[in-house]
Amino acid sequence: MSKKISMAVIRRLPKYYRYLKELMDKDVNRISSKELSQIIGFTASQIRQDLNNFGGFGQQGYGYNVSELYDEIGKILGLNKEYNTILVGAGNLGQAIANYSGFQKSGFKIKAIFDANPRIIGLKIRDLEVLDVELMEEYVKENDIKIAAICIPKEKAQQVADILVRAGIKGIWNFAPIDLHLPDDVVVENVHLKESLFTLSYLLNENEEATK
Amino acid sequence: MSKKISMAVIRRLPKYYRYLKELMDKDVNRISSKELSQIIGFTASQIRQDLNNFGGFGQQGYGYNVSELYDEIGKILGLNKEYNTILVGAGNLGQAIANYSGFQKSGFKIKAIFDANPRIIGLKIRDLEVLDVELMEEYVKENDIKIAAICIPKEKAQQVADILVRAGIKGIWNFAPIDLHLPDDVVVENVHLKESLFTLSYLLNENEEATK
DNA sequence: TAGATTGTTAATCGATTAACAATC
DNA sequence: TAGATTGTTAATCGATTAACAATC
Repeated sequence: MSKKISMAVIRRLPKYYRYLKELMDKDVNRISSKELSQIIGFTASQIRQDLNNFGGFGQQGYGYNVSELYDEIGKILGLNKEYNTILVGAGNLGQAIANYSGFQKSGFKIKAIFDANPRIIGLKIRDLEVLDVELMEEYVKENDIKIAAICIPKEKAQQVADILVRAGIKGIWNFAPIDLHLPDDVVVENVHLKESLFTLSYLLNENEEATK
Repeated sequence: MSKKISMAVIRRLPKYYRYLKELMDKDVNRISSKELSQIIGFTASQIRQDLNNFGGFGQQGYGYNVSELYDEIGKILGLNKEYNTILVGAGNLGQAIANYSGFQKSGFKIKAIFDANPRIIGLKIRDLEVLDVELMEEYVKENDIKIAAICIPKEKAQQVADILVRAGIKGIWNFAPIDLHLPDDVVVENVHLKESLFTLSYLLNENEEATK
């Protein structure tokens, strides 16, 4: 088995991907780790180390081919694949997620939307009618659903996650403010907005102290 | 000046805060670092190290008083204060943010909402009418606005940030998929949803490989 | 070929974990 | 007092940075 990649490296990959896209849009087709370091803010050394976890994408004396590297990182991130996705919880945040076309474009196809609230069930979001969450387990089993985005109250999140796992889901994008307990073969990525805001609050205070 | 706290520690604080709240809700009023480590998933040693960055909140032979520690961490995070906040960009995501009462409860009071789109300007969200973004700079200056949440397209994000900085904002909660360039006395916390989703995608693929 | 820049090893730095004396 | 658990120092581990030989 290949060497385990650290989370620190993994979380930098999408940022490389984003900056490389920008360079492509500017018709830059070649970049050195030093140049990239100046625009992305990591050290050149770190950039080379990061990339070499996955392969030798550069060329001595030349640097990296931008579009080639972009494609390679896309593949490493699995963005060349498509994933059948569902959304659970169609409140304000859920609707925002469903309406953002960027996710669909990146290969995360929302196939169905579920909610428990009778006032939301039946609502049309994009071209999808919100379904009763009671139908979720069956739907996931029968439609090869790989990912679920869950935007529901924390009280229900673990219970819904358990059902999803039972139905064969492989990844959960969790917006509920709770740490889910899941088997090892199911991955989770949390978006804890409140924690993010609290971090901002801390930094704000720290900065105030510093400038006193 | 006191020792610089690392981002790793800072990002754990909101999680301590969340778990301590849960313990309070369960009427647990005393906890040892060992017990806490079992429910939160950090080592007991790390918990003690983290907390001792800010003070000796525990007592030998006893552990920590839950509600006391909760309050202390709240203070460290600056959650005992209130911040006048504005929201810029009232699209799907912006509306979701505006409608989430949890932020208001934590002291981040949304005083005004701005957008550039004539079809959104005038719309009512909660009890606030969406204002023309042209009015933003003046509003921030005159109403002691400290924080702005920005949920706008990446093309406009830096420009809006520059105006906000000029108007005296101190913190930006940035949902636009871009790294803002800001002066040192303005703090930023990014919520890059696409990067989060891409991370999930990576983990999903990595997991598939592992189970092959 | 000479110059540039990678890939990779070694050195440094910082964060986490372990250990234990202090003390409630 | 004896037992429990902190606060804190020391040891370990892992991530970042520096250096440089390899090579385009």
